[in-house]
Amino acid sequence: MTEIDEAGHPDTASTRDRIMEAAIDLFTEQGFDKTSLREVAERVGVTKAALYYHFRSKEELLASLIERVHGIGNHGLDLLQALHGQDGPLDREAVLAALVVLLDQVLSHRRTFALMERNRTAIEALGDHDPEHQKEHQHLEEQWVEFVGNEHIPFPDRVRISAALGAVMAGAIGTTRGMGRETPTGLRDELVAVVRDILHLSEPE
Amino acid sequence: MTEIDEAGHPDTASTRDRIMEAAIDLFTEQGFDKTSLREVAERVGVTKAALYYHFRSKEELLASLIERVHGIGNHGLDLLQALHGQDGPLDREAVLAALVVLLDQVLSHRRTFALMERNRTAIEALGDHDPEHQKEHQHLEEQWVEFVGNEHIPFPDRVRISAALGAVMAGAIGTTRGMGRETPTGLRDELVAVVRDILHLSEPE
DNA sequence: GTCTATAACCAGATAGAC
DNA sequence: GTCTATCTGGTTATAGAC
Repeated sequence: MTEIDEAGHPDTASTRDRIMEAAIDLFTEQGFDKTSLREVAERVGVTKAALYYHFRSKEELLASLIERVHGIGNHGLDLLQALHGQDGPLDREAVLAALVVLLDQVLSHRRTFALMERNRTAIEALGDHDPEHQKEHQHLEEQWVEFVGNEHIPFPDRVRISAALGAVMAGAIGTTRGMGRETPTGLRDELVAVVRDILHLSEPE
Repeated sequence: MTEIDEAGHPDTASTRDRIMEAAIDLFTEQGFDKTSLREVAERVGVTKAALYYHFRSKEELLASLIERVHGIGNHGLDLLQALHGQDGPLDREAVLAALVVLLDQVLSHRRTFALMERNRTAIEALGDHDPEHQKEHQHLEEQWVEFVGNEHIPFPDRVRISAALGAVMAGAIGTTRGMGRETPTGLRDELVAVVRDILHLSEPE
């Protein structure tokens, strides 16, 4: 049972992991820009210089934190993109499936998604010196904007899919703040039901 | 017809308004922390020092931007708080009403809410030297956390209200990016219907 | 009201000893 | 791997002329 989002016991964890652990907390609470590397180092119990042995820059530290989800976490939106190719009425079941994939990602990487939600501008700015991130993020963003503005898709559908996306994120992250690492029982099912309601899909028998 | 969210024609607007106009765009696009006052001044066509004639600090500039919604924009959540006082099953109609109030606020102050959404940590940090903001924000935050974790309220209700809140925000802000100032026809009604669906409230006859 | 000039500071980042 | 010491640069903010 490998922990993906965090290291094991703080005592036995490597310095690199402990740095990432301190960073994700501070970045999420105070924001990336308002957190200095000195603060991170202090919490870990090392000096700033030590951080630079493990990470080339502050931005690389941030990148390492979201990397754990990157590529995987986008699969949900990738699917949406596929749907968007077909002009006309949406395949609601496919949209539901895509959102459930995303939901599961969010639930199993809650801390990372919370970090992302509260540091969007910082994460977008990562691309400035990291061309890979640049491409991937920009591409996704363009697809989404294009979808939202696509006149060929009925407006209510676009609104409802945006709303469903927001519902999933807020429902998964908002209701688990300050809770432990385990997903509350029933949360996933309830949110799937919510998405069903939004998309006007009735329960499977 | 007084514009609340923005000044009139850029040519006739006062310098103060033009500064706020430039700031809200830059802060939203790049983030508050990644935007220097030099950039803002440059876009307006004045020098940094001029900004300090109109605003005491960078933080005060940010505060002035969200002030236009402050107090008003929270009424939706204030109502939620009222509901939370009563332990037990929710008054769904009241929740709907509260969310509609919030929705209307978001729709008529879209740019401001977009700014807030993308600069939450910066806005929270405003309280560090502004005790009024501190109190108001912290109070609201506590109420919300308390509500979300309130064991006396059925878990599904809490999940659905969080989801509805996210749906409103994402639906109102996400679907209007890059659009003009006017709210797209039908957006409000559709989102109200979405909230109804989430809360399992049928249409009024 | 807006400018030029400058103060004061603190961040991110590097060099090199251990 | 981690430290001490330092560099470099940009940022907020102020003083005072116009």
